[in-house]
Amino acid sequence: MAVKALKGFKDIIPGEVETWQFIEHTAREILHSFGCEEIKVPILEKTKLFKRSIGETTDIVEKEMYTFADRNGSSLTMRPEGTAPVLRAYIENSLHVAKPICKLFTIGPMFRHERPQKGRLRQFHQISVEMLGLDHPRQDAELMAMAALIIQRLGLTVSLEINSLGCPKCRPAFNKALLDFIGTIDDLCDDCLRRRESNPLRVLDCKNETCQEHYKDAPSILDHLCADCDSHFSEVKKGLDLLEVNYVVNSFMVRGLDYYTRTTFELITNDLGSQSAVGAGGRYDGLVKQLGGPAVPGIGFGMGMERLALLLQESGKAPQAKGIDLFIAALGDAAQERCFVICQAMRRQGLQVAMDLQDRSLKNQMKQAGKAKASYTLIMGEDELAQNRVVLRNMETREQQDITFTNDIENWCRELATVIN
RNA sequence: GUGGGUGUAGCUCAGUUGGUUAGAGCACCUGGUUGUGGCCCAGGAGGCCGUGGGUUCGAUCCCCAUCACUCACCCCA
Repeated sequence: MAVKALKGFKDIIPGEVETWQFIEHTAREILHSFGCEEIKVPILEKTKLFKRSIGETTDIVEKEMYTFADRNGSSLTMRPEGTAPVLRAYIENSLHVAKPICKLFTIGPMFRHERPQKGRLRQFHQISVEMLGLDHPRQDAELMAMAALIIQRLGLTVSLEINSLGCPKCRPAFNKALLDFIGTIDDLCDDCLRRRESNPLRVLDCKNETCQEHYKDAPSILDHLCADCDSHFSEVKKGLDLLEVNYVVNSFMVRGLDYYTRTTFELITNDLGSQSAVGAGGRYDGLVKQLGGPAVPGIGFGMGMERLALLLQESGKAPQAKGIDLFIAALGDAAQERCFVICQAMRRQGLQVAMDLQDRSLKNQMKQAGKAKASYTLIMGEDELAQNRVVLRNMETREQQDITFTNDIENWCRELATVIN
């Protein structure tokens, strides 16, 4: 029995990888246009980094992390999200000194030991963006506008839901009001009973219908924001309006990580089964300091690349593999030998070139050229070889022309390359 | 961690009320065209019918177990 990949770990094979390249390319372009700079950070970190940032009692930390002992016994964890490692790097390299306002992004794999399902893997990939050093509400609006623009540029449609979770000043009061309210309900579902203890905010997210019926009257976090948070949220909404970004306020939206403050948001689709969020994020004003860095505010988000790729594929908007520039069909050993050299010289000209090395029939080689979606095919058989010429066939128009061959291969190929381009 | 569904060719799937050589489409190879791709036609190759056990004269089919995949819950990008 051959060895197979781990559960929840997937290969991205030729034919699929073009979609991923399209996503990355598009995202990078837009991120750069907003002044975001790419950073590459390790996949392995000390476990305590994630415990401190994500929260000791979150599901991610409690039961989903790939955590194991290193050979020297220290506890390591494969990153379950991108924010903590990027902030760690930001602090460790004192990036705030040169850039008081620092916009960073990273693209790569994350790991969570969950049961795989549609749009959810154990190794999954995120575009993770962090904007540090500014708590201006327009920064929030700009960040969300940027996320929306990436989606839009990919040709996809999602809706933006926003909320504010308040700050350490106003959240306790809301927590109490919420707990008091929940106390008045006597038929909570089992999940909500559990959530009441672990993270009361989450009950609002329950999918149970009878629970949702109760929560219609639940106190809203938005009614309990302190003056500062309230005005911040208003300014965020105004910023989105100014940039003409559509959104809906969803006061029930809660995030799974403990570090969020004030603005949170999700990019939602209905086309992915139960995994409706293709991107999500929020503000985390206390996090950098909590991780031992300067007291700078921050806001960020993660986008799930698997989910973007699925949406592109299912909507037929995934890019196709593009064809090569030239296929070389040579017949007979002498022509094969000459073409072997031409092939390499054409590649030096920067073209994508393929040739058959198995001396197959012309018919077969033409078939290969067709399959490779070659723009042109260069044909050299015994006749052409003897007469010092080649046949160049335009595969789309089927027009063929004779081209005289000269022994100055480098120059000859340069000429040929201009014909092809 | 919990529940449902599905395992037959590289892929997507038929099928056998339990019976001798298990099928199709796509993809692949060869030929029809002694040197010209896509369309068409013909042929070919490719299967321990997920694995182990049970029932039976006989199991790909029925039963049990197991593994894998998948969808959903939980949670989350």
